[in-house]
Amino acid sequence: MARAGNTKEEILNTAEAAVLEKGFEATSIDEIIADVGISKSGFFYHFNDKNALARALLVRYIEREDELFDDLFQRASELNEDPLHGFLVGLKMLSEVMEDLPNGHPGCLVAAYCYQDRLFDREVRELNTAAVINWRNRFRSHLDRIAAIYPLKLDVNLDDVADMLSVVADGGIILSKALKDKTALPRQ
Amino acid sequence: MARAGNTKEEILNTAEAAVLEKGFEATSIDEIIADVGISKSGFFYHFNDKNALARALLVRYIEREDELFDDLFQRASELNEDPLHGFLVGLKMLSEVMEDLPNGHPGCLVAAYCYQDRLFDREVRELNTAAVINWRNRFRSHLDRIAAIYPLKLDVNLDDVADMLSVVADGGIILSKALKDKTALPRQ
DNA sequence: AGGCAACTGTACCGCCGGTACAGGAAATCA
DNA sequence: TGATTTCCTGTACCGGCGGTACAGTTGCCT
Repeated sequence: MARAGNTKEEILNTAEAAVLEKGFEATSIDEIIADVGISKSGFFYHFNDKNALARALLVRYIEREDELFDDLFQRASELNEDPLHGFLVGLKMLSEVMEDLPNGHPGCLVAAYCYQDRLFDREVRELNTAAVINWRNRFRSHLDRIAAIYPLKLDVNLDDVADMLSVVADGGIILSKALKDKTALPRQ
Repeated sequence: MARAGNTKEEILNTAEAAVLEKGFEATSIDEIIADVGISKSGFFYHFNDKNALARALLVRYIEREDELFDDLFQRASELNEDPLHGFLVGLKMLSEVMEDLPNGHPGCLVAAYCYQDRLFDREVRELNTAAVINWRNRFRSHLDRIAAIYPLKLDVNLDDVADMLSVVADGGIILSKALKDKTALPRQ
């Protein structure tokens, strides 16, 4: 081999940072390969086209986020018998993780892809939709366990409540970016 | 004149629809001029470059949104003496307006530009930041009037509460787009 | 009649995504 | 050891896009 075996990872790392900073379309392949130090042919060896890069980025991003969420809420529920308390502690930990990020949240790829929808093929868009539904189900299962103990005072759809957590997260990221104020997200 | 005097408006209308549908970068000038029925030179007569188009789109979008908000909340407060009630009615009206849109909310240009930040020059980015602060001040002034009557039970920053309304709106738009479910936004 | 605003038409440039294809260094297998 | 496979490099090329340059045209306004 001419290079170490982690070229693909390096491409993904470089590309992810660039995409979150300035958008997918604005990130050129020439620029990525210059940063990584490979040739254009080398890039197209790993990814058939730019869409394949988008897909790989999204898959990796969703996997990592799933891991983070699993880890956080599992630790939170181990420390608390009560599911409501455990869930709230998990949310608190999540907001602390976001606060610790040195430059604010790097941005949500899922949201970013929403605003550049037509650039991507069906598979990428379906992955994106599935990720949002996955968040809903995750939060929903927590809410179900809470609702089993604490009867609801209001007539609300628990799916909507679950979605609201995604909404606050994504909206908060936009707010932070627009205001260039990294404290805006955790405060929400 | 070779054309009616509203060419610039036609360009903006065509461009806005295209940008909200597939993103700014993915909207080509060739495509816009084909839709409008003008030449490339004609386009560059009105806009020095694509950034000028972005700026004009954003300015117009913010102006229209301001008008809508002014109108809604003024009508709501005229119908209600109590500022809290008036504000809530205004929010309800806003959610109804969003519900009435045939294809879901077309998307928030401000949020869209956030995710394609680096494509634009300083002036466009500053316009964007100013728009978010403007929303905050608008909501804040309502909240101040409410707080003067109803003392706060919790120790919260009213700016944060005001921002939260933007957050819910922007996050809701993303949710609707990702789920392709136009009822998601008004429900939030 | 002259001037200006609002264009058209043509030709051209460099960047970018993408294709094609030949070849080369290193690891792996027979 | 030689063959194959993996992981690339180098070169050449294509069409689309943003953008420039600039000469010419059309129609209203004075």
